[in-house]
Amino acid sequence: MATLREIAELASVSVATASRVLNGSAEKHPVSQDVRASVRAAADTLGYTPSATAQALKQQRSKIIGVIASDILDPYFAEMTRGIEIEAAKFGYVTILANANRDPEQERTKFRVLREHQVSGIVFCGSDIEGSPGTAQLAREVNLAVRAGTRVVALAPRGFDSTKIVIDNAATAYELTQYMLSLGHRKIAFIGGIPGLSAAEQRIVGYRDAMFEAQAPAQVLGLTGMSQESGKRAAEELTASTQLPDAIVCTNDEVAVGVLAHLWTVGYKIPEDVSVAGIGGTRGGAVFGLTTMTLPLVELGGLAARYIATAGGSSDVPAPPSFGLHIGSTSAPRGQSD
Amino acid sequence: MATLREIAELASVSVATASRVLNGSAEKHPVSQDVRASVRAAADTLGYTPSATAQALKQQRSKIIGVIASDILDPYFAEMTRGIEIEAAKFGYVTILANANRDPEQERTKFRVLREHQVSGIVFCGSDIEGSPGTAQLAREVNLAVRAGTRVVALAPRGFDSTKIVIDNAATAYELTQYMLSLGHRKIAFIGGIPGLSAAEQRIVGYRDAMFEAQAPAQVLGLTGMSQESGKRAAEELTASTQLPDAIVCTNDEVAVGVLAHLWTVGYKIPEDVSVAGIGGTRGGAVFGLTTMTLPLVELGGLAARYIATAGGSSDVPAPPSFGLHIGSTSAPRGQSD
DNA sequence: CTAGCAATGGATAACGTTTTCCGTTACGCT
DNA sequence: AGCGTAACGGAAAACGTTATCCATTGCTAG
Repeated sequence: MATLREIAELASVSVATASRVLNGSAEKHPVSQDVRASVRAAADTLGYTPSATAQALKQQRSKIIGVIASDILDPYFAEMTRGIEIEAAKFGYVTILANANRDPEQERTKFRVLREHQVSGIVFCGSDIEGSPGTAQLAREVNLAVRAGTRVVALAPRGFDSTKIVIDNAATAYELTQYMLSLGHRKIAFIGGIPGLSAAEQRIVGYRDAMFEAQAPAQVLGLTGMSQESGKRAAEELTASTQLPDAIVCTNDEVAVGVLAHLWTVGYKIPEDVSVAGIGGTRGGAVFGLTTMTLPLVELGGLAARYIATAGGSSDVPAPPSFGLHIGSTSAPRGQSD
Repeated sequence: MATLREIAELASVSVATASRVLNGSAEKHPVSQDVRASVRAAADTLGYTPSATAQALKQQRSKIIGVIASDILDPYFAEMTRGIEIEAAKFGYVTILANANRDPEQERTKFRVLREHQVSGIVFCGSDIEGSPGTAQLAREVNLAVRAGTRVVALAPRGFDSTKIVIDNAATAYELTQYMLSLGHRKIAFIGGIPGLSAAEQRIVGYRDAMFEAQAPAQVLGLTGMSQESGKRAAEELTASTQLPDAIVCTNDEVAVGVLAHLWTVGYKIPEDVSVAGIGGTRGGAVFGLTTMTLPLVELGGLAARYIATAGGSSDVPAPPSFGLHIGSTSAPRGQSD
């Protein structure tokens, strides 16, 4: 690893000049063409790689964005982190990924580690799990950090004082349910969620609202998880009961895929026997023609990254882009026309 | 961010002592109990957070592991990166995640950026795409870095001189195909792959070998991709032809799920009409009861992380753990007993 | 003719650590 | 008594950058 000093020596200029040529500030402080050329030549022959570490130390900010994801294996969060990474790269930033495994305790330790690395900002992908012991503690720590100047942005409803970029979770479920109702379904069940997980709870609220307005009987199943497995289990429960609903709205695509998997293996036809829908619009549901509420996950991640990279330059808190319905295979209730 | 100097001042000791107390080397150079206590107290009241940046600069190595993943949305790589992160955390390391989007060009730029950040080592998740213009260039650059002392480990067959931790891809497909043959299937098709992607090509080799030995007719479809969508497309092609094979072996679980999705929507019964198997053992196939060759992805990632974190301390190049068959829903060919 | 300014380059002090090199003591041996 | 040595503590030099001051030159405006 050649250093700036070696370059300077070879080009017989000062390190200051070498720095100016190689790392940007040549406009603020002009350097003649000749010198530039010789410095660049020296850098080339020595194979200079700037030390991001030293730069970070000097400038008191590394070009690193810390990301704390609830569950990196969930396509929902994977998409978000991808969005963050792509946008971050455009600004010359890099992302440190920390997986919290849906555990507030881990979020806290990762948060601390990220701060040690002097990251420019920290993005939380995933919302609160209320009631969990670590949650309050985490909130306290984050608030302290925010007040101390650390840039934090949450990509989900969060109980701390950071910038938040959130879509209206209740609305997603509300609209999706309304769509199902508009097809003529009355018996619509809702599946999925984790107790205390605000995003999931909001979706249930949206579902209930839509059902209430339509004077249709609400049936909420679960709070048993957000995974494919949990969806499958819930579906088993559902098929064990006397009669299947006309349609099933799931808290996310993962759960929906799990539901699909069970119904399929049991022998039901989708969507003839029952319509299934998810929320998220992740790649996971694509091949199944899943009806889903498409969320701008990549864009959301991108906004967070941009917010941190530009130090909130342009608009202070960006407005989240909106979501849209992706209509896959759904059908009207049995007996009606498709 | 309180610094060591402030702590030292408050505790009225030297920074050297503060450093010794707070960051480890108290065994090498003893510090009395009293002083330790007062330093720790000072650190507590001031809320000291060590600057990983400064430490990295001083010690010439950051406790960061760089990860370059081919495609972070593919559960295969997601599992690996998760394994890396978990193990890295145990050693106090953190991982910088860079997504290459299956593009050698991007791998190269990310590799460079990672090096700028003085990472302790770099892990490549994903194998070569031969013939691609960037590949040779990347190899040259990586080899140079390796020779210069950068720790690089590849979690897949790679055309450069790094440490490699690879499972025998051909063997996975070979054993899986043999299993299918052992069930009595003769017409077994193979689906999936990307031209030039060595891991995928190895699997085809394994499949062909097994079929050849059994004197069964091989039918390889695709080299059209590794995604669910590509699996679906290939399955469409398959169902369009006159007759379906008895079984389908897919290059990975993603493709298998895509195949499943198509066969299902078209109305086939799995595994009664046709058996489908994948390779990877990722969570994606779990709810579908997919038969798959389970690969120790998390462990593989862990090994890579440990190798870098311990600077190859114990065993120089760890041997990869082996894989195993996960039997989901498969059946004997039609007409035979299950 | 000279003050003043743009253009160009260099010295050097940080940034927050770690670590090597030196003092002190105090103690156990010969 | 003399001395090696362990236990402790501090001073200060790095690590590779960037940024702030200065110094020099060559102009142009007054």
